[in-house]
Amino acid sequence: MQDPPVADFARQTGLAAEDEALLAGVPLFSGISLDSLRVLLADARVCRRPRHAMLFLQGEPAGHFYVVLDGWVKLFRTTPDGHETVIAAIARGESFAEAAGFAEGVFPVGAQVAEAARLLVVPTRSFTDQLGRNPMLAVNMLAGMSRHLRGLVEEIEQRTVKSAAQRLGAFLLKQRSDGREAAVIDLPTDKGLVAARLGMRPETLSRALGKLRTVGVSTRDRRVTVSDVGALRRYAEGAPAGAD
Amino acid sequence: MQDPPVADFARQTGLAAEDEALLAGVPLFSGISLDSLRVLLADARVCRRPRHAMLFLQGEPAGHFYVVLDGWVKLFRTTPDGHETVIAAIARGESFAEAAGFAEGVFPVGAQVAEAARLLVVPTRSFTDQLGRNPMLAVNMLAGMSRHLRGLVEEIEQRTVKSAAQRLGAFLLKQRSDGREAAVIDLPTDKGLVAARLGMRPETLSRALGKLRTVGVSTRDRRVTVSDVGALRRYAEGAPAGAD
DNA sequence: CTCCCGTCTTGACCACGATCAAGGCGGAGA
DNA sequence: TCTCCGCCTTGATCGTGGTCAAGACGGGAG
Repeated sequence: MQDPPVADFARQTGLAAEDEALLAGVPLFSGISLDSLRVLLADARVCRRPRHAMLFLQGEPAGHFYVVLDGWVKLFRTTPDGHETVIAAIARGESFAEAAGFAEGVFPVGAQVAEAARLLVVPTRSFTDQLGRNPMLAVNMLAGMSRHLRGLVEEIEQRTVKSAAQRLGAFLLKQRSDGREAAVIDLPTDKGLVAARLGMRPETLSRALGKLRTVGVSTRDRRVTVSDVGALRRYAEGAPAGAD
Repeated sequence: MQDPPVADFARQTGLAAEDEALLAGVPLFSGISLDSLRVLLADARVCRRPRHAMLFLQGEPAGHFYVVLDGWVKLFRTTPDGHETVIAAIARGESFAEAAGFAEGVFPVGAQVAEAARLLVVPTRSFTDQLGRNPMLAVNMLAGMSRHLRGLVEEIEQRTVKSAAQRLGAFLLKQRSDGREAAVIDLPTDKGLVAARLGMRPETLSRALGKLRTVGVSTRDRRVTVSDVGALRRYAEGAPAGAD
C-alpha cells in the first residue's frame, strides 16, 4: 500500500481540483510543494457558510484556522463601548487566524462572512503534528513566511506614498481574475468593506473611483469595469501626482 | 559526555551572559526556550563593527543574518538614479536580513552600521540544519513569527491613526532602558535616522519633539530627557488630539 | 579667530484624506 | 403606489504631515 491517491485527498477534504492551485498561491503556503500541501492539509475540511454567518467571536478559544476558497470574510473587533470596527476584509486565496494554526489560544478578533463563502478549515493540532513530522516542511514555511512578511510590510508602508486612487487601482488589478485587456470586477457586499480593506473611509473610496474614471474605470452599483488594464496599471504604479 | 556546558556556548559564540536575555526577547526567537536557542545558535558568532562600516551591499549573495546586540544599523536601498533611501533603522534587540536565515539568496537592501555595533552573525546553513533536526523548534518559531506578524502589521497600520508626536512618544518609551519615572534617552547617530525609523521627515521629528515639550520631554543635542514617564505614556496612548 | 559645512530648527505653503453635513437613489414593506 | 431607511455620493471644511526655503548652531580646518 502506498500513500492514499490524490483523489482520496480531494474526496476527504472536499477540495475541488482548481482549489489546489489556489491553495498553492496562499502566502502562508508559499514555498511548499503541492505534494507536501496534501500531507499538511490531510485533516482539513471544506465548509460553506452563508452571508452574515459568524465564524467565531473575539476571545473564543481557537483550535483551527481558515483559508478562503471563495467569498469574503470580515474580521472585526468589538470595542469596550460596543462599537464594531473592521480590522480586515479577507478575500479569496487568503488565510486568516493563521496564528491559531501554530499555537492554540483565543481568537483576537471576531469573524463574519461578508459574502457567501467556501472555506477550508484546518485544525491546529493535526497541522502542527504534520509540521513536526516533516522538518524541512516547517523550514520551508518559515522561508515563505519571512519572504511574505517583507512584502506585506512594504505594501502597508506604501499606504503613505501611494494615493487612495492608486491603492484602489492596485486592488482592482489584483481582483481581476482573467488576464484580458478589459476586465469586470464584482466588489464584495458593500463598498464600505472595500474601503476598510484599503484603509480608507467610504467617502474617500467614492472619490477615488471618480478619479479612476479618467483612466477608463467605470462603476455601476458594485460592478466595476476596467476598459484598459494597461492604463490602470500605469496609473497605479506611477507617481502619486500622475494622470490627474 | 553531555552536551557542551553553557560556558562553552558563551566562549564559542562570544556572547555575554546578559546577551542571552536580549536574544530571548528578539521577536524572531520568541516562543523558543533558552536551551533551544543555544542549540540553534551554536554556530553563530559575535562581531564588532565601527560606525559607518558596511555590512553588506544590496544584491550581494546572502549566507547569514544578523541580530543587533548593541548599537544601530541602517538598511538602505540605492535607487537607479544613485539616490539612497533609508528603509529601516535597526535597534538593539532586533534582527535583520532574517529572510536570509531560511533561504539563501541575495540581500534586497544594503546595511551600514549607524552607531558602533556589536552584532550576532548567524550562518544560514547551520541555522536551517538545526531547525531541520528539531521539528518542534521550527513549529515554535512559526508560532512566534505569526504572532509577531500580527503585532507588526497592527503597529504599522497605526501610522495613520497615531500622530507623529504620539509615535515619537511611544518610541522614546520603548528606548528607555530603566523603569524609573524620569528617564534619559540617547538617540542614535543623527536625528534624521530616528525620523526614518518613525516614518517621518526630519522636520516633522523636530516639530514632534516640540509638541512633546508640553508633556515634560526636553532635548539637548541628541540627549532626550523625559521628566514624567507616566504623562508621556498617557499622551502616546491617548487620542490623537490629546494634550495639545 | 574666522570660515565653512552639515545638522537641526523654524516658518510658509500645499496636498491628501478625514470629518461633518446634505442630498440622491433604490429596495422592502404596508 | 408611497414611505422609509439603508447605502452611496457629493460638497465644504479642517488637521496632519510633506515640501521648499531660510536661518541658527556647532565643530573642524586653515
